[in-house]
Amino acid sequence: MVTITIKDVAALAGVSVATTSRVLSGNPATSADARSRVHAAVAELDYRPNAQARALRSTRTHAIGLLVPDVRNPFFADLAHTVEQAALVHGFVTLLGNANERKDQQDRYLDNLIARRVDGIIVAPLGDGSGSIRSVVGREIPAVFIDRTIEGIDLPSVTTDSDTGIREAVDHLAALGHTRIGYIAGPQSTSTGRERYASFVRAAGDRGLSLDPALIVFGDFQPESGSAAVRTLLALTEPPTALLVADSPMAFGAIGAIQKLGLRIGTDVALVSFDDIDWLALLDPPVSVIAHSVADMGRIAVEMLRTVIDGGRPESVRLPSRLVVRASSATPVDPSRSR
Amino acid sequence: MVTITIKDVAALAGVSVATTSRVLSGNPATSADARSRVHAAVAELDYRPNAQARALRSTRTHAIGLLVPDVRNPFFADLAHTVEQAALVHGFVTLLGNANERKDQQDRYLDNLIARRVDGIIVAPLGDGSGSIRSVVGREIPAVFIDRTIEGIDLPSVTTDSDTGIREAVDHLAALGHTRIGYIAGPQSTSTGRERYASFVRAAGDRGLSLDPALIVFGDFQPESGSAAVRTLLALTEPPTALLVADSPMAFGAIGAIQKLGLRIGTDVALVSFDDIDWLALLDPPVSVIAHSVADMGRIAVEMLRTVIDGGRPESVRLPSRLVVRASSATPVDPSRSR
DNA sequence: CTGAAAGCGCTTACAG
DNA sequence: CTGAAAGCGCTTACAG
Repeated sequence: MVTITIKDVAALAGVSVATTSRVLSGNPATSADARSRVHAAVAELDYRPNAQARALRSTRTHAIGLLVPDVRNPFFADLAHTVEQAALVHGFVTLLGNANERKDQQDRYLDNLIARRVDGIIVAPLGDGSGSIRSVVGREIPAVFIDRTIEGIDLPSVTTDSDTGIREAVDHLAALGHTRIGYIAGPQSTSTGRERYASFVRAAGDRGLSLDPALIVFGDFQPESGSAAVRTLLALTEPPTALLVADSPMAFGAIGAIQKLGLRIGTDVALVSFDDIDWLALLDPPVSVIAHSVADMGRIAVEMLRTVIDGGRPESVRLPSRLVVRASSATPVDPSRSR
Repeated sequence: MVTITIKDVAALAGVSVATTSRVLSGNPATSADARSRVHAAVAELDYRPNAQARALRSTRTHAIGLLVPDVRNPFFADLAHTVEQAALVHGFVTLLGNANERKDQQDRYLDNLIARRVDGIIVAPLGDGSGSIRSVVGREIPAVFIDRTIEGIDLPSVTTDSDTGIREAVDHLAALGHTRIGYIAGPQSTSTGRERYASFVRAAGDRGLSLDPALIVFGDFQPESGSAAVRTLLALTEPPTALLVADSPMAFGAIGAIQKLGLRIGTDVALVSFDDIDWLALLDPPVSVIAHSVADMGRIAVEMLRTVIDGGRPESVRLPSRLVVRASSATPVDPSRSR
């Protein structure tokens, strides 16, 4: 590798390293002559300051870390995109890490972000409050939670209030005559998995729907668990007539499994998925979803992190969720079938 | 932020900074006593070495950069996942950048990766050979191209040979009686956009199919351009009976537009998309695709980059593509409609 | 096996 | 406005 340092630039420009550094950092205490000579030398050598060395002195890296549990989940891919674009506006470059829904990988990326001394971290966490997340808090590294939180870890967060959307979905399904709704839950090791589950139980209870434990299957937010859940639920003696799925990858698996059974969503079994992922609207029939705003979430997280970096203490934000009805849940229950 | 340095550890352990550093780096020239005392101090202080300072001396960061044009494109989200997992196995952490299909953002991330002195860069580039990619080559920073290349920039690459898959698709459509195939092309500023376009023209010409220029619309690899292309193509006096789309985001837009026109893929208009994206198989009818292996591509890119980092000069690799026929292109052309 | 010292590439008071 | 010097947090020959 060819290495060009500030010394090379200084030598070519015929000024000291100190002056070169001042020109480079826009320090006004420089002469026009020095400026032009340094800039010429920089251009000629294609000089790039070593960010490591710079950060070592100035303790600012102008980088933030974003840790998502699964880049292949379109919700998090979208989130990565919005966070990154919002950060760029404020001069931060985003280092994206993918925990792959695994605690050890999350810790590994967290360690790495700490070691790289990013200016702040936005994390959609998994697991409990053990491991490296504790170090982040202990070192008072600016950090905010996005989408998910960890109980007992006191960090500002921007999350979705699942209650409204899930209640709307349950009410909607109940109005169509569904009394047995199957719920494909997310992992209870995640805050979103727990919250959505609690929202469902509460809403179904309030509506007087069946709370038969067999109607609830716990998945891991990944497609295969959605397929498995469908196979389990539809094999029940009294199968559910509607399904509520806690995220889109599991919905993907669930829909595939339903098709494989020769059944059709909407008519044979109603289906509503959390997360308003674009291709869900393209299916036939289009899938009803509980939508929440990825764009708001990303933008707000970046704002909050900037506040923390500047020494502030922002309030946590809860974003609303709401039901978007499509054909996958528009058919009333056939009275001859139910019961 | 709380800052703990190697000095704090050394002081607590009662040894010198040099010894502490040796223990930390696994240097065998250390006593068992020193090791245990240092490890105890590290644990007690939750010490994390400053990666910046470390890299400044050792010129190895154990980080690689991966620059993709669009994280929201499932193909690149999958690619990010496989690259990152493969890199992790070899002890590299992956810094993911998203160029958002924009040259200025690509340059910005590239500059940042250079400044951070990553050990190597894997990039799916866009644009010509100007800008920061030239600096990467000029500094001899280990780098490989993935999926896309740039003409005139001599870097090892792992790409897909579009010829085989597109030829199979064209032959398949021709065998069903299609003579006018509409082609929704990718941007000609990308190598994949150009290659797939050339493959199509060659295959269609060889089969004696119409090469009416009106049948070819250039998109930008994003959904909206797919929709626009469909509106243009299906409004022709002699519309195509089949569509070949150069990537899945455009296919997404195209399918949405077709549905909005009240038409059905497969029966009203055949459709084949490049990229084997999971939800394309879930649509009704399932969409035929030209598949290529994301897993192989990611794994090979990491292998190649490791070779370059170790001073080698790996051969570029071309991966095959092949047609996967599904119902969106299984219906023969209705003779009463064609012509 | 261990420590003192130099140095990686920068920035920033301190003098002038 | 400019330069010499110290120092950021590490690693690594160099002596011992």
